Amino acid sequence: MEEREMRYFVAVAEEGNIGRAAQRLGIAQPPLSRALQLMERRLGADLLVRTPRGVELTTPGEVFLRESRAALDAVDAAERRTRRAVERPGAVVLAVKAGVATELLGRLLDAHAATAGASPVDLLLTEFGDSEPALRDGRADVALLHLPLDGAAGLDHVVVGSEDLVALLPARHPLTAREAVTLAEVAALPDLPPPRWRSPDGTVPHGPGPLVRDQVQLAQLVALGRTAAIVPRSCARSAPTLVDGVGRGVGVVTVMDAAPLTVVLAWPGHGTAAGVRRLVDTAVTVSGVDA
Amino acid sequence: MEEREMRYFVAVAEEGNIGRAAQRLGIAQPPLSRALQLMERRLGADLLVRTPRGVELTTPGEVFLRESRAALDAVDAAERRTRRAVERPGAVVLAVKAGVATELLGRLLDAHAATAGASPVDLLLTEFGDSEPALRDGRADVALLHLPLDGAAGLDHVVVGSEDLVALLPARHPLTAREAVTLAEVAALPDLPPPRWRSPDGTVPHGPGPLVRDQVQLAQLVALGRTAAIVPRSCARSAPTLVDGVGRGVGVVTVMDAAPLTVVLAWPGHGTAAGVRRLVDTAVTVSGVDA
DNA sequence: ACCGATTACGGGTGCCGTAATAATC
DNA sequence: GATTATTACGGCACCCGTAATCGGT
Repeated sequence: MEEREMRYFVAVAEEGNIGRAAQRLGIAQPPLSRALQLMERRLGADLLVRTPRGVELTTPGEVFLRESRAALDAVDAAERRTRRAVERPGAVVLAVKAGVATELLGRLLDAHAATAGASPVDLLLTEFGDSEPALRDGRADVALLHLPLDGAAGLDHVVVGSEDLVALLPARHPLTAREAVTLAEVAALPDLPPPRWRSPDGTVPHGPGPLVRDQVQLAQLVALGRTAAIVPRSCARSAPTLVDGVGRGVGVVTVMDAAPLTVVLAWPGHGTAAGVRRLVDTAVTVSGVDA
Repeated sequence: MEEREMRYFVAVAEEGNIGRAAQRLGIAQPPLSRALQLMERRLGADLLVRTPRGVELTTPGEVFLRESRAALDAVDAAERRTRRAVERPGAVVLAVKAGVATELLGRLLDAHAATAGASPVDLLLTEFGDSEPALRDGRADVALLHLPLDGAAGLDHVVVGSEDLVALLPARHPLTAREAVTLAEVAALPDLPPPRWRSPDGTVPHGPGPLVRDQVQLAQLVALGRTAAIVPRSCARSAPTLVDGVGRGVGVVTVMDAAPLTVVLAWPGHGTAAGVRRLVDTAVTVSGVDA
């Protein structure tokens, strides 16, 4: 089972159709079809069931898809991290979702910079759910994330802080006059349905709310009275200023009954580089908490 | 950077010598030498420094070695887990170091077997430090391990119990008359130096103690008055019976000042199969503790 | 009859092995 | 001079693409 075959299989599994997968891979169907058959013959079992409409995964196929993705990420990570070691020796890439835990991040970076022999830290600003994948495929070495980690992540982490949740509401909405609101109150606003985010796997949930890609869109939609959202407080801080020019505003109200989010510094556990270790050590001393 | 090249590079890094690596890989030196050069040209940096005696790693080379090992493990894991999914559908392989946490393991397996629709659990008995590698390269899906995990493992885990440490001493040694001993007392026995285990990476620590491979050897060496060892209590239970035929005996004494070992059920975090989830859930309910 | 997948066949890339060369102790 | 790594060259395997065939709706 070699790398090329795994890339082929993942493409086929994702497209559900050999022809489209071949197109995506930039090859013709026949070699792809043959490669799949060869893999199945070697395994002695089918990975795909051929339907008139395309292909579907068997149970072993699902296992192979999951494992192949992990393996291909690891392969890509090897090349990326090596290239980075060449181009920026000793540097550590820290992935952060834009706007999250800003002050915490600032403290961490300051403390790290004050460390003797501190390695340079490059920031990778990721969109929505992309910090964890970045860690896995080697674009980043360490990341600031919220618990819980998506899907039993297999990442080592230390807790570095927590932050509570707030509701973003149109500025003139009655609830903005309140000191605090509950999750239920926000959810019970039929004319302000919750926004929908694109999942990491590309699917989008159904619902009446607007589809948003980033914080700016969200802030604008809130200001325009199209949605209300629950976000970490550090994200809310920038929201009102983002829409200054719109002429309307965003109200920020504390959510009283939501458990605070735990912020962690996470990294792929296998064989950790010295630079990451030092950054983690700094984070532990800064936060005063440990894993 | 493809899989074949990574295997080449790992072999060279481990052998420290292109010729020997080629031999181990079953190819001739020239293609290996060329493959390495090609990789270095693509990266635009040296991975190896050529010495008259062989080769040594550069800093990027060390990064690439670490990442390549992880990637190759993941690639191997993909094939192994898929094959297992074909040959034993639904089965979960649990890795255990022979003799560890026996009663805990028994309770876990019994409880799991009593679960409705329980998947079959195959046991993989590993030697010394091999449970974690087995998890990484796909020989196992889940493992019983002691904390701390070796080298920031990147494994998810739940705590399932703990066990204290005991000293194994020759049966007629004066200390065996005691109710309990301290670590310092056992370490201070010059004629009973601690045994040396082969590390997972193949190196062996220096010291006066005998080199042991497994529990049987250890028990025999203790019975013969050549060493004294600190082991988890569950390992000690079998030791006296292992050397029954030797004519001498092994004494087991509680170590009072050693922190109990935490026993965890661990699994590779990325994309966990349903069977593993169910086993973990069972473990959580059995132990009544969580991560 | 169309879409999707598979078999058949020819061409080319690229990897490997043997042999010869260079460099260092 | 022995060991180790590199260059030169020829052969072969493997993979791909085009074209034709099979199967189902």
